[in-house]
Amino acid sequence: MFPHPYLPLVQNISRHVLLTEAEQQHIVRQFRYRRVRKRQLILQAGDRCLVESFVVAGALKCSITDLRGVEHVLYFAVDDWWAADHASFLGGTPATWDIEATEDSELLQIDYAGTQALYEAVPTYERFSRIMFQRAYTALQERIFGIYSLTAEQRYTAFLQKYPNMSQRFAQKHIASFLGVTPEYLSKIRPHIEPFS
Amino acid sequence: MFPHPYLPLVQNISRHVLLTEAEQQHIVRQFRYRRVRKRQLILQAGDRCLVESFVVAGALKCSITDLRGVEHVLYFAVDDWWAADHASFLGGTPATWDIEATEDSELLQIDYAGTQALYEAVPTYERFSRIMFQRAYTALQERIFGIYSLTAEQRYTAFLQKYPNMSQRFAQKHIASFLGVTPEYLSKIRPHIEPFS
DNA sequence: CGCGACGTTGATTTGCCTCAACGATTGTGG
DNA sequence: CCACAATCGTTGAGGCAAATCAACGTCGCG
Repeated sequence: MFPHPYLPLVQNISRHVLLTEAEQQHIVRQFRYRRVRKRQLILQAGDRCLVESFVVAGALKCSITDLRGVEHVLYFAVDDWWAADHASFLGGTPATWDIEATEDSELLQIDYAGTQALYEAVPTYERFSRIMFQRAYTALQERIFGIYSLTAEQRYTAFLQKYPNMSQRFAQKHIASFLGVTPEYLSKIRPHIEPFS
Repeated sequence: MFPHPYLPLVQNISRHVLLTEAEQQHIVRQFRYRRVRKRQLILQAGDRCLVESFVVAGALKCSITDLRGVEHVLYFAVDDWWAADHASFLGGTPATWDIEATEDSELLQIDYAGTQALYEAVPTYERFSRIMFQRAYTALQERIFGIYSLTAEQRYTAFLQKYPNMSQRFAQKHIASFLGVTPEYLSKIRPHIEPFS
């Protein structure tokens, strides 16, 4: 088996496709290990997004800042998730996202050439990639439906149920932003949902 | 080359990957041609979504109806687009979407076994699929950002710019739903944007 | 310790919704 | 081919969810 930090990566992929020993070796070789500190910017809007990051441990926050200077959190990536501004990563255009570590984190990163090499050499990895994007896509459709059909209070409740531990790991204002409400308003509806705690 | 209706499909795929003659044959063979009439339901919530549809000509509307009976349009699929409730198609679960033809349409449909067979036999088709889902995923991230950072008026303006001909092909109330506002409110902001026409 | 970011609370405003009424258009059965 | 019903888009009055602005206590951190 693989030593940390590669084991979680191989396990993550193996949950969706079956890999031979040789394929596992091939995949692992394309990833570079990197530690980052809390508050460190993995990606800054304007730069090119050069890597996809797999989160071995820790927590990242992906967000866009709009023209008025308001930050909008697109998603959180904790252990076992992936993060990248794919529009920039794939198109070579300047990134519009910031990606910031909100905890000290361990990442495994793959660059564009690495992904292309893997897609050629290990078709199973391309299958894995397809499956991941299909799932991510359907999850976003779900999320848009939630935005359109639920109140802020209902979205917050659903968020707590779906990600029970996230509310402890991320700042309230970032959760508010993810849900599409202001921090002030989230603060006001929170007592209705968790009378204690 | 291929006769109608297969030519548009092959051209659509060829915009993203390079196919040999044999691969094209293989792909085309998995699709079944189907005509549908205006108002016909391609997919009804509760049924299983058994096919992915490529729109050769015509127009489809994909939507979910929430618990209060309000319809939310997820997207429109016109010529050269794809449509399916992928959560149901992939997971075998009951569909939550309706897909309805809003014009007489011509479709090419592929079932689940067909996609799996193609992924095995034509890796290039799986690559195409990966690329499509990557693009669809990034487009949805864009859309969520728009919902969070723009007013209804700005979203409508952006919609008109991005899809100039859609406003003629779909009912106002469905465009309103897609944008996440009520038909009444869209009607009120419309004059601000198109003083004439 | 003192600064700055965070969460909270209150007063006020506003973008958008709800409900209702009305022509105009579409579609349908006789 | 016409009359009737149904649906659509529009307009107005009123209401509500959530934003904005501002003030204040608390906490983490240099």
